[in-house]
Amino acid sequence: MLPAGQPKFKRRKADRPDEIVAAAMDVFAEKGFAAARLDDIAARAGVSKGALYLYFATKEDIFRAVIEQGVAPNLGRLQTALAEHDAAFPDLLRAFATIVSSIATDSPVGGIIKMVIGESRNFPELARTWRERLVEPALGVMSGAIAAAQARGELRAGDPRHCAISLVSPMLLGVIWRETFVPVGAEPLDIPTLAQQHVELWLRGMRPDAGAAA
Amino acid sequence: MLPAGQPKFKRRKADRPDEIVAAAMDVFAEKGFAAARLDDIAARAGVSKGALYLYFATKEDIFRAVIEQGVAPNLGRLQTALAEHDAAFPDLLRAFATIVSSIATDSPVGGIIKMVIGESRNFPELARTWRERLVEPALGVMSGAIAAAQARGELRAGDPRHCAISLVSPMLLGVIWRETFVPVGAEPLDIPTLAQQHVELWLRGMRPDAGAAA
DNA sequence: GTTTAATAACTGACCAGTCAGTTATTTATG
DNA sequence: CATAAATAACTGACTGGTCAGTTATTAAAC
Repeated sequence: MLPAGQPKFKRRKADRPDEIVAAAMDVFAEKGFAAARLDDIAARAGVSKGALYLYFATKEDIFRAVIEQGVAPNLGRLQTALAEHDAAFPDLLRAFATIVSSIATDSPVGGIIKMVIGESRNFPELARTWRERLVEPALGVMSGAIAAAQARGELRAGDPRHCAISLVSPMLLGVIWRETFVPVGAEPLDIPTLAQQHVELWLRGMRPDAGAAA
Repeated sequence: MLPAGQPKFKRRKADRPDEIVAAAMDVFAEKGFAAARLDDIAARAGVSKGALYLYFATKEDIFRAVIEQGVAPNLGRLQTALAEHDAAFPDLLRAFATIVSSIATDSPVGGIIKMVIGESRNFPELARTWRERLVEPALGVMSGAIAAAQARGELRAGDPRHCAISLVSPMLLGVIWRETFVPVGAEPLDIPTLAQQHVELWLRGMRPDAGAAA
């Protein structure tokens, strides 16, 4: 009856928040916001439910923290990727596709995207945050680069924003596919291959006519 | 106090189910499954909560009916669209894009897609149904048509499934954009224009090399 | 007057959030 | 070094509200 050796908990104030957010990420990604129980999150974080409230005021706050934490690292990687700006446009794009597919493949963005989409009406601020901090910057950088390449005559005309969407949408769809249909028996998409094939298609489709003047 | 003329309700057994599903579609699309209250659905359908249970056994059944009803009409329209198969491939594709964007623009698929994505883990059968009855048939028809065109030498080589995804993903993303970011202040995407521009890009990107033999 | 669509008051399960108490850890004291 | 007093991280049983689903009752329809 008496706990022989091990103590029944450790005091680890510094590590708890991150551990809780990580556990919450898993549970939220699996169940969605409403169906996720705080008891589950606590259990997965190796902590009691009460302890959650030592670090977060409400369930919504935990959710916010999860979504927030999903923004920063990806934004960082994208910016880093696009900082190496000196490559020729096609090669830049190929590198970009590689990075996006690696993010898509081995980070939990998938689950987060799902939640941002699914809970956008219930948590408008989250959709706003995600758009302002991740989607718009990324789209902005990309359409900027596209517009510049168009100005240099490397790409043909066309609304740069639409072009950027044409470019990234298959990768995003691949992530959504993995989250939605693969758990239900669908063949996984080979996102890196898909991305590569699509980038080449896009580059050919955006190549200016041979005879056109710059 | 006494209801002078009008009766307090009408008995309309035949019409109720559709009205309930329509009301539920709105509420589910706005709130998601868990956050949607049956009282709200009932109120919007002009009926008491108890009446829902005359036609559906559980909340999940209502949800299933909503998602089911989202499948059929779209499947129908797509099949009809692709039945007119005699046009040349590029024109067929342009017509297809027009139809897809009109579906995207003025049908409630957006809300349904959101729910299928968001609740796929909690309702695996729904994701399965959607995939089996809508996504796979559509993808199948499209990649079949693409493969045929490739065999005829009208399109260059490349995994037909990936090609099909490259083709439709911007439209899908447009719908998701509208559902997720527009309610939060984002500029709406012009889906028809996006679709048109993308189809042309895709056709150019898939055009075989001029010198290549058939 | 019989049938049954429809209502509205009700029940019970579930779960976010609370808090009184417990235990690990730190700090003061001999 | 002990060891006792103080602190704060942590626990888990409890509660209050919400809401899916039930049921006793009413009233429309024929």
